[in-house]
Amino acid sequence: MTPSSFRTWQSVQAEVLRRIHARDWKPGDLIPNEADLAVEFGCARATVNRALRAVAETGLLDRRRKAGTRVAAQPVAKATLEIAVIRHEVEARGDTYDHLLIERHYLTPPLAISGAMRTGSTEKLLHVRALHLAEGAPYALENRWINMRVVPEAMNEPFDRVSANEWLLQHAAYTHGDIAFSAIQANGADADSLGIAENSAVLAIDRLTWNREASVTKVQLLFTPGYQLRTGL
Amino acid sequence: MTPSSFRTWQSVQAEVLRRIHARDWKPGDLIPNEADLAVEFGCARATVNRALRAVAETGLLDRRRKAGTRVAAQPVAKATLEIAVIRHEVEARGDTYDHLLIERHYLTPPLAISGAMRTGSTEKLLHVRALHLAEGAPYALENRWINMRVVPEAMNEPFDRVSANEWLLQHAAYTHGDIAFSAIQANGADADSLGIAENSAVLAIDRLTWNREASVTKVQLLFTPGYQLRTGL
DNA sequence: AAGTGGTCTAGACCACGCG
DNA sequence: GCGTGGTCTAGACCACTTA
Repeated sequence: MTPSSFRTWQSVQAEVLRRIHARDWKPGDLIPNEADLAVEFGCARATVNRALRAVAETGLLDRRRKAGTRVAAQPVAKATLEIAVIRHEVEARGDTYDHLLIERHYLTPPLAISGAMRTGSTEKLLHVRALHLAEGAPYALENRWINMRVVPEAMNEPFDRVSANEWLLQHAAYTHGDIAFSAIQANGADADSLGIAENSAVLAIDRLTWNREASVTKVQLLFTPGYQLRTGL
Repeated sequence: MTPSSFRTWQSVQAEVLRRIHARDWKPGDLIPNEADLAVEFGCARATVNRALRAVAETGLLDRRRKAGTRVAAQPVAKATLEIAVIRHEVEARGDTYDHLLIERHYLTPPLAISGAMRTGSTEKLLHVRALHLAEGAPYALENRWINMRVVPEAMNEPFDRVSANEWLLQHAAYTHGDIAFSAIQANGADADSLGIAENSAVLAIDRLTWNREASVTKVQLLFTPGYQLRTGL
């Protein structure tokens, strides 16, 4: 058994993936421990650790102390979606970007909003509706509520030139948040803004972000029909 | 300056995140290099490296050799969706799972399919349509094409008890793939299978997986209205 | 009790890419 | 050219978990 020279963690990772794909190591199998693999590969255990950890992050390996490392029986595919500023998303496609503020009000939100954002039921929030355009055509409709207690500077922002989408990313950090993807039928007002038929199926992205215990902003983005969110596996 | 004792990479990461959220380090700022931070934190450079790498993976830091590490000006949110076997997804919600095979044929696919899968235009593929149920109610409709040149064993699988969704994960490894999320209006047949009104908005997940140069399977999942794909940020 | 992965260290060399 | 992050090493100790 000549210790083949796998000197980088990437090459170790590639060899591990090769063995999984070639079914040398089958789903459910226990694979050798790090120390043994390090000897076999002719590298330090830390290098093997780095490689196995990377593969485990993709869901192809299950690792547990003492129990060892197993090939996942039913790997959970992990699709990472990169949600960028919409302007960048549009420009990355080579399209010209434009932004149109539809309305901007400071008012008491519906209970569904104040409830989700955990703001007082009578507390006013900044409400912004805006349209993002690609090549002059509607691309996405943004419907946003901003917690002025957390981002008071937003009160002075018109959001006509720079979108709330973009301004908030630079001026309001968040510690965590939730995001949900769903399909909904566009209602009259939304369909009108997007220039589509009422009840058309549109992809909706709902985000709610927090800074510690306080909600920062709640936003819904509706994308024009045909829009696809893509990524690799 | 007493080197506060940050002994684990997680604690270093927490401190780095704290400084970003507290805007000690603002968007666009260059932060100290690893060696300096290691001295300040009283730990090894490798520990700082591990922490900064983890933060960079979330998109909050941009790291480049020689140029150093900067706080991202416009962080790209990364949402990782875990696409599990549908049975597990349903059971994880505490619901009972059932599976209903609708049809299973070995036939020449439409050109759109053979084109995407890069199979010969006259080459037959296995086509499977099936319904996944939660608590007896339709949950998702699966429409799948399987490359028999890559997974010939599938020919002997009835897919009536074990879904193609589940069987393939155990018996056909893939090296890479694409996934797309979109909103579409259910056509007559699909709406019928799902027990919903025609033209209802449904969330569609389209996946195409490959084993090296050969396509393994192409599948579309249509989820009943109201379904949300959720994750944290 | 013991085996496994998880992590830290101190030092070293390297590759990239600004200036 | 040279500073920065990227990585490898050898050794060590620890934490968790299972047998």
